[in-house]
Amino acid sequence: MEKMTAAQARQVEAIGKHVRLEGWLRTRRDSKGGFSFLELNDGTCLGNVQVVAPAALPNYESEIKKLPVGASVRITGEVKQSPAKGQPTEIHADRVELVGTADPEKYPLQKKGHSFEFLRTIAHLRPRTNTFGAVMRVRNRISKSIHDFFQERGFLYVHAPIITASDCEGAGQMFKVTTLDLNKVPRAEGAVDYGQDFFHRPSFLTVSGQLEAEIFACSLGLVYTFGPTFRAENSNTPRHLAEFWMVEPEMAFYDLNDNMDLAEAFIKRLIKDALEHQAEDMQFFQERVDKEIIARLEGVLKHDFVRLSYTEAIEILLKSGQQWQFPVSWGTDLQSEHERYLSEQHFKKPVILFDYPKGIKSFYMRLNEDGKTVRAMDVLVPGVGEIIGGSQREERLDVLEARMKEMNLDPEAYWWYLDLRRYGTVPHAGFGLGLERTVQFITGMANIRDVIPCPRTPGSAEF
RNA sequence: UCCCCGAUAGCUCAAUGGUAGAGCGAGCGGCUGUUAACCGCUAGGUUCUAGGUUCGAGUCCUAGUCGGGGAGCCA
Repeated sequence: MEKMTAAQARQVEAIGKHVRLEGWLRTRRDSKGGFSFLELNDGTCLGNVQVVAPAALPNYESEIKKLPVGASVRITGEVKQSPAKGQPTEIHADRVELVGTADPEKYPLQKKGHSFEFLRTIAHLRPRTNTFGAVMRVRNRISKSIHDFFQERGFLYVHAPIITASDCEGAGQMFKVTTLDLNKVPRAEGAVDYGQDFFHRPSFLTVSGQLEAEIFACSLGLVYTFGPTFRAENSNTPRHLAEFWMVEPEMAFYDLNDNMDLAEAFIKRLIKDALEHQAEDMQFFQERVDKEIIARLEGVLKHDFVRLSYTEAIEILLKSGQQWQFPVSWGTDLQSEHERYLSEQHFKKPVILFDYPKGIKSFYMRLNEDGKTVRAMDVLVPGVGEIIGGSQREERLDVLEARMKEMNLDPEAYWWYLDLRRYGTVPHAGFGLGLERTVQFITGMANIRDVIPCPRTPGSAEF
């Protein structure tokens, strides 16, 4: 006898085999015809396996007829073609074993649909629902495609550190890492004496692996990082998490155009793989979550992304005739309403904005000849907004140092980063893609807290 | 952090300042190669918390907690 997954048992190729299946009961329907229908799910696919349990089984009256939703069971039986609509195959059980019961008076998951808000309060049980199973399978597929995409192109996977001592990477508030006793913080001359802390200096959870990725791009060529990222910002939106996963490719001898080409090919690959390999899950999102998701994604695959300079974008926004809550003017950052207008209304597809005013971007972005703009790029997608932020990096030592002074950064603190420009500097570029925002974009899930196993948001870290 | 909205049965929601209800779920019974099955019956409530107004508060007021949406920050 062969152990089989639900995904395998639902294929017609399995017909005729005697198999063992293990999983959780989604529902039970008893028939007076002398059997019960059990629907088994083991997470390997969206659909359930229908099990026909005949009344002749020795534990039929004592156990099978009482099996509650949520119970874990082990089934053995023969896979047969199903005579009824709804499933290609079914298991005719010769043995049904209750592994662990679930008190129906207390088990929170019901056969009916639940709100995502409620499911968030039982995040330990929500992967047992159709939606979260599908989210997790698509998330897994996207993760695999990320590696496939880069590995096929010869990129090295670099493991950037989680703990960092760079306290001003320019990406917002950081979580502090310390082993000091917070009840008795050592002090020297009034200030906290970090000399006594674990690293003998202040340290933090990373907000980006970019600076470290640059080290390896400037020695090994094409690299990417893929790992957790932490932002201690008090952000309360459906698009922000305090802990999220980010992919950061970094490429030597790439300019901004190469960077944009790569970003576009990358996003398209993730979409293509999800549609192709998670078709059943994607169909589910189409039916239950977002009626237009598949058409939208197929549209993204078909067309080139719009590439628009910041300056051109400002012109479009000024000429749009729209009433803006925030005024549009050259030199200020675009507001959500502006970005949404561009990708959702004006172009109705992904837009790559580039060449932003230097005043609103980070110190490491390459200065253009005009002296006013930098080689930055943001990829905006309908529904989610910014999904990628990146740039060509400033490889000229003197320009970089001047920029740092302009922004009141201490070049000494970045001595090793500057060394990369001091010795054998090369033009290079890279970007960061938010994994969860990508999962949102591909599944149509509205809230980022519903596309990560255990969401971390201000005031919330229960699971 | 700011603005807006919300919190009533296990879940989703209703209830003019005057006896707290429905659907689904659950339990029991019926029916059926069933498909979010169907039909009947039953149980199920500190109306988020603490104050206040009122003869009387689920309903009005104040504060707080939690949740959602929008904004900012960004991925």
